[in-house]
Amino acid sequence: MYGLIDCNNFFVSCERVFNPALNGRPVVVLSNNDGCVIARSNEAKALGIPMGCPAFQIKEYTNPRQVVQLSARHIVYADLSHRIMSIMGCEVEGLEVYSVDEAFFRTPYDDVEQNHKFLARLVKKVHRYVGVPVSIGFAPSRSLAKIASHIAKKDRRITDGVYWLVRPEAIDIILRRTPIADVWGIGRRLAASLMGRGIDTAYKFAQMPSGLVRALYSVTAERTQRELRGEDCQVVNPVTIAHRSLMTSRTFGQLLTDRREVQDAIVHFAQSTSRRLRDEHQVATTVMTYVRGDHFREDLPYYSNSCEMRLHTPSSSAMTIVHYALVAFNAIFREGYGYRKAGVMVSGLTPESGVQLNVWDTEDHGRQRALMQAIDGINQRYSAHMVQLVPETSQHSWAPRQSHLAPPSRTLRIYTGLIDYES
DNA sequence: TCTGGGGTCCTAGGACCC
DNA sequence: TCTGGGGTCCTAGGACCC
Repeated sequence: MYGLIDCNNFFVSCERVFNPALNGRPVVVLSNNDGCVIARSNEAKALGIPMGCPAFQIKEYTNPRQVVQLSARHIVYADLSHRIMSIMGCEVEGLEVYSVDEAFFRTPYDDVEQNHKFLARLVKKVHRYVGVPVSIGFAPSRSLAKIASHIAKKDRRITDGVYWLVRPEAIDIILRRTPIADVWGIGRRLAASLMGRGIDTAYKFAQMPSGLVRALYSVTAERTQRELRGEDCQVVNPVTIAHRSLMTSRTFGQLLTDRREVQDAIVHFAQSTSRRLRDEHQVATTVMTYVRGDHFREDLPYYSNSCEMRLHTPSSSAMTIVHYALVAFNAIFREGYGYRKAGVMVSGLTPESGVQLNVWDTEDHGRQRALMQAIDGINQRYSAHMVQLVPETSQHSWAPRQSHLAPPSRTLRIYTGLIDYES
């Protein structure tokens, strides 16, 4: 059987770890640029503030001053996530970290009651060690475990944070109550189409002839259907498996028209992407740069474009990635437009150990690698920006707004040790 | 005034091959 | 007038996820 551990209101819960005064209050965490709501406390949910709500629309639901709004601190969330996943990794087999706040795993026992007891203890342990409340669901398939974990989270009668869906009769009852749009893998498009056919619950979807689902939609939809029937066939690509592509992109804090300012952002994104590539010991075969105007400004001409460059030899060197990102940038940048967002993506990733050198390639890859290692070492030891290969201007005119940052928590003593977030 | 970022997989269609 | 069949690979775009 599969279990799913899911952190409750994760980003808000993380903020509460550092500031218990937030407990019991409506709290939302805002995306980059303080743009949209990306996490809500139960109190904020009760006020009707929807997920993804633009921050300036909060006033449509309640007096915005009643709501604590916080700029996201993803480094902090990643750290707490790592702690939770480490605990889980020690306790269960086959942990598949699916996202920053979720992981699937194999339940340790055949017996349902034994699993339940074990997992309830685990929920308590994670809360005690990390301070983040979690819920666990378990079932014969991942999709059903997902539904079970939602119930564990939402139903207040479930006090130990664990819910299981195992008996066929119980699964039927729950699926009849599950709206089709709530099923994992059924998005807006598919839900609308299914509703049009009168399929409005997970149960009705599970009862459809498989051939029909396959013919009307896709193999993905068919897999989802089989999962609801308790068959294990969802292909999960846990983040522990190497990435196939990496991207760094930002919406700028303001509209930029100056070429140098946008270019500065591109250099920054390319360096950051190459750094992540090296952290993963992977190399890229293509580098893509894209730029975009502001599609909310109907009074301005809109322009967006992207350009992909193929590398002679796969690389993770900042010099190479920045170089190609800039070549691509120069190919797509147009004067006379305003730019609101840009990004650099690398793809065609392969392990760095297997790189084949191109005969025509004259670059000295050995020396580049040694240089990058030295720079990464210094930056790791001192500060992330101690040594930079390509100078960036000191004013990041593209920098996103973050006006609701919580005060830095100097140190936090937690059961397992000391975290220092100052850097 | 203000609207995120980072991923994966699937499919259709074109290019190309024999 | 006649103008096959089948396969692979690549890419762009769509749908979905958190």
